[in-house]
Amino acid sequence: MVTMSDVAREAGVSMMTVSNVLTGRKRVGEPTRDRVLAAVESLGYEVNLTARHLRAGRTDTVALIVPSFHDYFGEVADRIAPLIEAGGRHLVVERTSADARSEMESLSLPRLQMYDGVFLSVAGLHADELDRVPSSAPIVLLGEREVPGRFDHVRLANVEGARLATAHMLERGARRVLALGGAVGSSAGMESDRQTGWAQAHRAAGLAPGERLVVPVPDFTSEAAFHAVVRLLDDGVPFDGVFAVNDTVAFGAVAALTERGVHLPDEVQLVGFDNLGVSRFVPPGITSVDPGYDAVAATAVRLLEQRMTGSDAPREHVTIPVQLVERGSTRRLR
Amino acid sequence: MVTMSDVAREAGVSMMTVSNVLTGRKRVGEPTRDRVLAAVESLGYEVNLTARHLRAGRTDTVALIVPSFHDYFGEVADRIAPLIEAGGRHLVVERTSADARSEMESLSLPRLQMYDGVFLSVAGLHADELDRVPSSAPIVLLGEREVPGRFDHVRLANVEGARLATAHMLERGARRVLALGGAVGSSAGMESDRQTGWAQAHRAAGLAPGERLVVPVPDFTSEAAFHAVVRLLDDGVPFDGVFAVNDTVAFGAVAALTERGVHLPDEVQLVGFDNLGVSRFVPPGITSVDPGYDAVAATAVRLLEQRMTGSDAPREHVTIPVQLVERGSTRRLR
DNA sequence: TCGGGCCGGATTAACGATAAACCGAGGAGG
DNA sequence: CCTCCTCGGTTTATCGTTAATCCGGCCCGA
Repeated sequence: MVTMSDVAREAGVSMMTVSNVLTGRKRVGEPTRDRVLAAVESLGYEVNLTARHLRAGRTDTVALIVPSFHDYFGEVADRIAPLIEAGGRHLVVERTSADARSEMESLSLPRLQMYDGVFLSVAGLHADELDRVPSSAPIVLLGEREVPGRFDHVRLANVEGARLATAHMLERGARRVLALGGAVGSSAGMESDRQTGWAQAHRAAGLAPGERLVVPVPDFTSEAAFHAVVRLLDDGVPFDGVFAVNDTVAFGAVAALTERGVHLPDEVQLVGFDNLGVSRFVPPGITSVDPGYDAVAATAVRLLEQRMTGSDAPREHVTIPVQLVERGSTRRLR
Repeated sequence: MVTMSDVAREAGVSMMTVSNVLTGRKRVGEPTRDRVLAAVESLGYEVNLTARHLRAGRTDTVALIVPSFHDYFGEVADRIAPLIEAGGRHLVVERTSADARSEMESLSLPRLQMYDGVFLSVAGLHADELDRVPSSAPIVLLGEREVPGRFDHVRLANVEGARLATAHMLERGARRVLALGGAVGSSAGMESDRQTGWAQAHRAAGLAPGERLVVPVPDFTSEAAFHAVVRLLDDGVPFDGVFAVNDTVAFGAVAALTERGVHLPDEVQLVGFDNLGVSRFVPPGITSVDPGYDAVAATAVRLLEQRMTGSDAPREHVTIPVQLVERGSTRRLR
C-alpha cells in the first residue's frame, strides 16, 4: 500500500505538504504542488480514510440500522440518503445482525461510535439492548415501539392511520373488518397501536371490534398473510373488509382473495399501511395509509444533525401524520 | 470520550493489559482481569474501532455498493448478508451517489479501500469510473453489463432467461409479444441482452421480432411502464404478450392492463424478470425469470473471499443460470 | 538599516489501539 | 545451587494522517 510518506519522498517534500496539496487546507506554491500531484498520479496514491478518521475524530458517515433492507425501511432509506449527502456525509445501511441464531449481539456499541450519527430502527431490538445504548450518542430512533424518553424518536401516527383506514371501509359499508396481522396477547410493536386504531374506528361506528376478527400473521410476511387468509376462507369465517397492518401483509391477503375468486372491493374491501411504491400497481390498487416518507426522513435527519452538532436541546419524540391514499381495493363513496 | 488509557489508569495497569483482557489474546491473571473489567464497566469504555482498524490494517467490513436499495439488489443484499457474517465480517450497503447532479464522484476510490472487500454493482456506473478502479482491490462486480476481464464478475443468464420467458408465451399461443423496457438504439445494460433473448425466441418460432414491439421504459420504473402500456392500448397497438425486462416494469404493465380491463392471461400473457418477493402475490401472480438468488450470493461471496485471502487465481466471470417460475400471468399448457 | 509580517514549507506530536519485544519473579530440573 | 522456563505483566514502536508549531527567507515600511 502506497502511503503519503511515499508520495512525499517521491516529490521531495514533507508529508504535510502532500496533505496540504490534497486537502487544500493551506496554500502551497505552484511548482511544489505540481510535483506532488505528479507523484500522487505516478504512484497511484489514495488517501487512507481510516487514518484520516482516527486523526479527525469523525468519519463523516451516518448509519441506518434496520432489521431488513425491504419495505418500509427501504423506502425510508431512499429518502434519507440524499438528505445526508447534502450535509456532506455518507450514508451506509446495516442490518441488525442477519443471523437469527444470536440476536444478542445484534447491536454492537463499538460499531455505533464508528459513525458520526445513527438512525436506529427499534423494530428488531430487544428492550434491554436499547438500555445499553448511552444517551450521549447521536442517535435517532425510528419505529413504532415505545422507547425511553432519553432518545430522539420518529414514529408514525399509527392509531390515527389505522382508525382512518378502518373507518374508511366502515363508511363504505363494511361490517366485519379483519385486523390482519393484529396483536395477540400483549405486544409492543407497531401492530398493537394499529390494532388500537382499528378498534377505535369500530367503536366510533357503534360496532364491537370482535376478538375473532383479529388475525395474527407470524413475522408479518406476505406468505404468512396469504395462508392466514386462505384458512379463514376455508373455515368460512365471514368478513367483508381487511385492515392489513402493513402493505406486505396486504399483498398476501390480496393474492389469497383474488385466487379464491373473492372480488375486491365488491365483496371484500382492503386497506394496507405504508403505501409502498409497488402498492399502487398491485391490482386493483391497494388503498393504503401513507406515512409521509419525506416528513419521516426530513424529521429524522433534522434531529440527527441537531444531535451531531452537539446540541443538548431536549430530546424530541415526533409523530409524523399519515394520510389515506384511496385506490381500487376500497369502494368509491357516492 | 473514554479511551483505553483511561481504563488502564483507573485499573492501575498498562494499556496492553487492558487490551489483552478485552481481546483475550494473551493470558491475564484473575485479579487483574477483574480490576480491568470493573474499570471498563464503571467508565463505560467501548473500544474505538477506527483505531483498531488502522492498527490492524483491515476493517472486517465488506460493502455492497448498489444504485438503489430496492428490487433486485435488495433481494441480493438479503442473501449476501448472512454469508458475509458467517465469515466473521460485517456487511454495509451503500448507494452509488444518491444525488443525480454529480454522478461523477459516485465511486470514491479512497472509500473502497476502507473495506476489506466490495461488491460493486455496475448498473449505475460509467465505464470510465470502472477504469480508475485498480484490479488489485478485492472487488467483485455484480450486474448485467459487459466489464473488463481484470475483474471478477457475477451476472445472470440474461439471454437465456429472456428466451425462456418469450418462448413460454409463444408456445402458449402468443404471437405479438412486446419487449417492454427493451433497448432502443445501442445499449449495454441488462435490457440489451434480455432483448436479444426475446428476439432469439421469436426467430426460433419462425416469427420476426418486430421493431414496433420494442417499447422503451425510461428508468425502468413501474410508473413509466404503466404509462407506456396505457399509451399502447390507447393507440390500439395490437399485442397478446408482454416480456417485461424486469419485474418492476412488469408491475406497471400489470396495473395498466388490469385497469383497462384486459384480462391476464387470456387476452395478454406476461412474464417478468427477477422474480421479486412480491411478484408471487401480485394478481394474477407474475410468471417471472428467477435469477437463482442463492447462487448469485454464494458465488459472489466465494469470489470475494478468495480475493480477500490474497489469492491471485485468475479472475472469473460467472453466469448464473436462471429458471422460469410459472404463475397466473401466463396460460397453462394443456 | 532594522524590525515586523508573510509566505512556503518542514518538524513535532498526537488520534487510540496493539504486535513484538522485554523483564522480574517464582518454580522446576539437573 | 545455578540455569532455564513460564507466568503476568510493562515498554516501545507503529498503523497513516493532520493540527499546531516552528523556521528561514524576503519584502516592506519606518
